[in-house]
Amino acid sequence: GGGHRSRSRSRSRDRRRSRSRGRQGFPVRVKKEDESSDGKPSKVKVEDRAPRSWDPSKPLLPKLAERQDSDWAQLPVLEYRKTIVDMVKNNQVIVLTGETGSGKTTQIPQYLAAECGWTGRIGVTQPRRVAAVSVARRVAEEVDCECGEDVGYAIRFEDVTSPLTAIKYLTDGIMLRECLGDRFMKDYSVVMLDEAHERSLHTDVLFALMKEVCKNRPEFRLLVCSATLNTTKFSDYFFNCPMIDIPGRTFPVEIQHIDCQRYVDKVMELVDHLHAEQPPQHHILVFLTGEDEINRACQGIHRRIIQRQADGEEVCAMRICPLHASLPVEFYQRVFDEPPEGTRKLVVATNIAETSITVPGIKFVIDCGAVKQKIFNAESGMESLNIVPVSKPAAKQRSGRAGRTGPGVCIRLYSEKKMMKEFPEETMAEILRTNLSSTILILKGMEIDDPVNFDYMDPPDADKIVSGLRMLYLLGAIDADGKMTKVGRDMALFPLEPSLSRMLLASILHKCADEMVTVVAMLAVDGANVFYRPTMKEEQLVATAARQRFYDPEGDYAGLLRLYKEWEEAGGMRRGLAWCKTNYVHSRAMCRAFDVREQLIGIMNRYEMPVMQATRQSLVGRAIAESLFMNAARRGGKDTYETLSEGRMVSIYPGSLICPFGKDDWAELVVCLEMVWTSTGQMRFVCTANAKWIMDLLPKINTVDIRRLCGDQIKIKKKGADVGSADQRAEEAAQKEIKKGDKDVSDAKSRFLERKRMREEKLAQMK
DNA sequence: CTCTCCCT
Repeated sequence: GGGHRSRSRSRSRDRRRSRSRGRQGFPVRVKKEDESSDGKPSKVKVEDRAPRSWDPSKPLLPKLAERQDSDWAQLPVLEYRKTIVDMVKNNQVIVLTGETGSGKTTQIPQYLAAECGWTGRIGVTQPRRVAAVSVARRVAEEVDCECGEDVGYAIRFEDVTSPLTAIKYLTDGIMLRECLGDRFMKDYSVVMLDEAHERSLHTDVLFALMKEVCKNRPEFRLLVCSATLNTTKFSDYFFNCPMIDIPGRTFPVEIQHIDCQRYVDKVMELVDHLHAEQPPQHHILVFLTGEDEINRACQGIHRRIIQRQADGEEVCAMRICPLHASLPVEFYQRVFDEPPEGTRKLVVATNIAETSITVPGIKFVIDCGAVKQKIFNAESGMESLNIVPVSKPAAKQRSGRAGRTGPGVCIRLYSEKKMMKEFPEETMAEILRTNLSSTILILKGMEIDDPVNFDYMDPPDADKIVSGLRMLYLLGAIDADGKMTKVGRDMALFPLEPSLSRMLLASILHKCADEMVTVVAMLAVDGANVFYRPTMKEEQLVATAARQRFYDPEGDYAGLLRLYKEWEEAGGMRRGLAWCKTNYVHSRAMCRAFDVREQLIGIMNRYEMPVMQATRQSLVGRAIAESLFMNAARRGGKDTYETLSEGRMVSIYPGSLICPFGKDDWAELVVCLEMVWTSTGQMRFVCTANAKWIMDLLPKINTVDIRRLCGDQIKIKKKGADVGSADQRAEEAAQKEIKKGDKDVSDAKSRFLERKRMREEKLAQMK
């Protein structure tokens, strides 16, 4: 799929969800029938139409049953229509493999709706929001209905479905949340898990949940769709189900391998060469691993073209488009637009162009063969970003991008031998690489208590599961025996990481939820990255100065709060764009934070959790410190810290907004949201803590009994935390804080505030 | 002295 991220059209979805709770104490989504599905008045009023009388003897969408063969979209999959329908009728699960362009995602649900009588919907999951929306719109057009009637979609913030909806496209994350309300998915007769080969975290969890549904509902049907390769693995996992392969419709791509050491340099050389030799309508797409490489390549290529022009050569114009997720939205459009006659388009992208964004008119693909991958290390509790070889299917996917509109060429910057030997056969499933606390909490929410013996297609390492359980225990979501607590149940209500849910709940007790919900919303949209870094060196200085206005010794939360408030005062959702530009802040991130904030407040209102404004800001800091005490660290050297739990040396993430009160006057004790391993351990989202706030909580770190947490399900080789030391380190930190004296700190604080006031006055005078 | 990419 391709296209743009669409802005959400409605932000009040939560209001119309039912207040009732399901059996397990979780919300059941019930939409009132008198309301349109997308928040706007729909052209066909739902109440004017007879409610669907689900009749197993009649097709799900009778109007499709009248279609002639020539009425169907002429795609490769059409040839298999009867075969597929028969297979689904006769088998509970089938695995479908099909390359891009086969039409399986759009056509198969229609085939089933035309011929099969069922009592529930057909649900089709997608790993990406844009794909769910664009596919649903296209299918609605083919079915000749308004999107939200016979065909609809559901993504976060946008539920464009009605009780009539027979074919529903949804993100895998939404499907997982729906499972939390009803484990047996009784709303659906058929579920199709699309893009299964991508092995996204949510799809992997759904694999196991859908197997359970199959065992409990004989009439239920499951389709698992994957690009080719490794399909027997899917079939083996799904009860040895039958498989079918559908050919795609793409153009041939010629593959060339060039072995090289420094691929960024090679990219510059190759693009320069192609640009001189090839006609300008042959556009080029380059895959690199990150922003740095992309900027370097773009600048190098630009220099070479200038050089050729200076040498008096006749070279055509080139439009150079860097493409990665942290670019502001305006840049994306340049990627889709066809440049003027005689101008070549060059797109230098991360793997965002592998699946999420389809660039039209590409003749040449240059693939560096590497990708940045986030890996969670359970032993250190840190995650890191590593550059690793792409998988063989991913390399194929990249080369395929050259054959969308005509025959193409893919130049791979690695030898064939290296590919065969070093590239993995499949992309490592996300569930094997990620922090599992969130997943385990969802499972516990479904009364699946044993995350160790869960039916994973690829079981994660035991130490990762243990690490997730330990985190949940320290957050108070589960008790010492691994049973979900009241706090855990409340945490699972929020579409957030467990640590963020915990902060929100803590803020309710400290009567500062109005502030915390802003902080949490900012963090939920990649809070560390709301600032935009320009490419040009001089501009970077301006950007840094703009960011410094939000520095605050209390911690990142205080800076983020000021940032959000300023944005709102500057016009927020509707008129905040100019403010974002001058402050080098991502407008996209801010708007998303607004949406998340609204959604969270909606949930809190529904469960009658008081959203109060803090009488003083430090209450927010206290709620954060109490939630994240397991990530506390005391000051070690000048600006280094030592974790209380394990005595590990860490530093503050350079993009943090925390700052010392005075020169060198760094906080003695801090907590952070997460630790990231780069060249050193780094704390992200840092908050100043008072030793008194967390003293009583710290001993809990040493009470973790892994065997009990797992319900004796696991053989543990890992030793517990260094017993006793956490308390001792905390005690020392507290002593140091006391010795330093409250007076010194408060003096420094008032000096800081005075300086800040002066700066702001000066700024106000300038305006 | 830092930022692959998705998603509730």
